[in-house]
Amino acid sequence: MTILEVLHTAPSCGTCPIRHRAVCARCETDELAALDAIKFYRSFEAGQTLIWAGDRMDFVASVVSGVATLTQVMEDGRTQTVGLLFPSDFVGRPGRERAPYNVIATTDLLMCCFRKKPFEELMGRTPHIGQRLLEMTLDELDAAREWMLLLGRKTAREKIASLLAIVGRRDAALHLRKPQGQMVFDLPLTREAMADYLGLTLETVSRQISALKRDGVIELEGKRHVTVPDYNRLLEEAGDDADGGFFG
Amino acid sequence: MTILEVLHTAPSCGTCPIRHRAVCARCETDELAALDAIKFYRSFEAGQTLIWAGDRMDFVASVVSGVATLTQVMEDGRTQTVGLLFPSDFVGRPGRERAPYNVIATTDLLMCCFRKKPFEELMGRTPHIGQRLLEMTLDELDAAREWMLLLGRKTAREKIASLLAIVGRRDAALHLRKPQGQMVFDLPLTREAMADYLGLTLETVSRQISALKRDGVIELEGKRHVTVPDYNRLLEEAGDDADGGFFG
DNA sequence: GGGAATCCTTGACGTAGATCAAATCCACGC
DNA sequence: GCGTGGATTTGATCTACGTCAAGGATTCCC
Repeated sequence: MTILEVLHTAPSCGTCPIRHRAVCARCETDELAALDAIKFYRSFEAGQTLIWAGDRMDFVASVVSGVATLTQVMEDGRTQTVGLLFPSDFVGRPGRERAPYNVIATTDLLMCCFRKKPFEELMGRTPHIGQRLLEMTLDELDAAREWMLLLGRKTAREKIASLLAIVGRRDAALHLRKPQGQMVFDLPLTREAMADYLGLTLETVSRQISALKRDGVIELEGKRHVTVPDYNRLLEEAGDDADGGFFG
Repeated sequence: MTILEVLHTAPSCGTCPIRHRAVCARCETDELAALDAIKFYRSFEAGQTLIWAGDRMDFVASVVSGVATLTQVMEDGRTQTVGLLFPSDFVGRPGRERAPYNVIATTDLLMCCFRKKPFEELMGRTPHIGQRLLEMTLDELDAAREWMLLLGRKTAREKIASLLAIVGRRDAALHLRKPQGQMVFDLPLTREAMADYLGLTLETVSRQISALKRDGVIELEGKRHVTVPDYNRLLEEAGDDADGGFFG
């Protein structure tokens, strides 16, 4: 996907030249100019670790295109991914010195970064940036708690279905709607990265994907390209008592 | 524990008559008066459900004394606790209509509640309340992500040790320090509530507690009263590469 | 085209923790 | 003191998922 596509499809704020829903949905023109003055872009390749846990972070950033993970590693190597970052998602905590997690690009990735010090000053002058950050953080907290239910109580099959549903939903938001609850997308994660996010092994991930394919819940073309013929069926498999409200 | 003890030991803001770290650490006297005007207390018994997921919530609140859980339940009854609330913790999201989780008192509980509408208005006039809320939410997000590592990758024994370490740390903050890394506290949770928080069954919880006792990591008096002779040993069992920095 | 590096799939088998089923403990009311 | 009911412990067995191992598929580079 090109940057232009993101600019075209991401939720935008009208006047903002970079259109970060993250920070500028309610920005005035002069605030946008201030943001522009402290921003810079960085791009990364799939597989690259952008930030190591414990690193000093002198910027905050939002994802322009691509997907990244937030990952924790125990001393003995056990790995758990604690967050997925899609375009428009925000990384970094104002007021924090050091990164708490590894941030890893799982696809080619473009980030829009803001130097932390001036960003914090701008926050001080511009209350709605802080408000927006609070909203986003609360949303992330909800997502983390939903994932806790998945990690603690769902079966391997339900976990895979849940992940596919979420990736599809986030990805499809960037594309035109397909007819009749159908959904088509590319998995932005390797089997191993999926396993680390779901608290499984990559073998179990592979087996369950094969099973969902055998049962007609999904279709696969290659290893990454997924077609979901019936999104509601997928949600049932995910064990969500949730809405299913994506395709109304 | 009495309310007076909480008032005495909880982080306080000096001038605040109710001493909620949650909302008033930086409040001016007139702001405290405004908070006082919209607050009311509610008390609950152990086991009571304060709020059902989906209920309309017309207040936000902070815990004065006791412990509560935030719990998600799937259609088929599988249950996952996604948060533990100790004294000074905050519940409720400004700008949200309905509760996303069941809130259950696991001990007798006293809450200090603020009517939501006026609380939001006060937030609008008083930026540091929003800032404080952002900080607290970010802390909760960190805690949720640490718990994701636990749920996804830790063994049953490590899960139990982690829970004991956290409960001990929170509880001990309210009491005088014991000599030489020793720690004494009462578990505020039944075995079943522990299981729901750890993604285990109550039988496994019971077995692992017995094992930790047999191995001398903890001592038990009755079912609830725990003595940890060596906190660092407990942290090792928890598999945390963390500091261990509670008893410096 | 070949080989080699990744990534993925599939099979055989082992095990941590779940499930099912009794006890046992303990607080509380009478 | 005595029964009653919930909470907990413990044992026996089962199973979903992990572990180990052996191929495929795809891409990239020479």
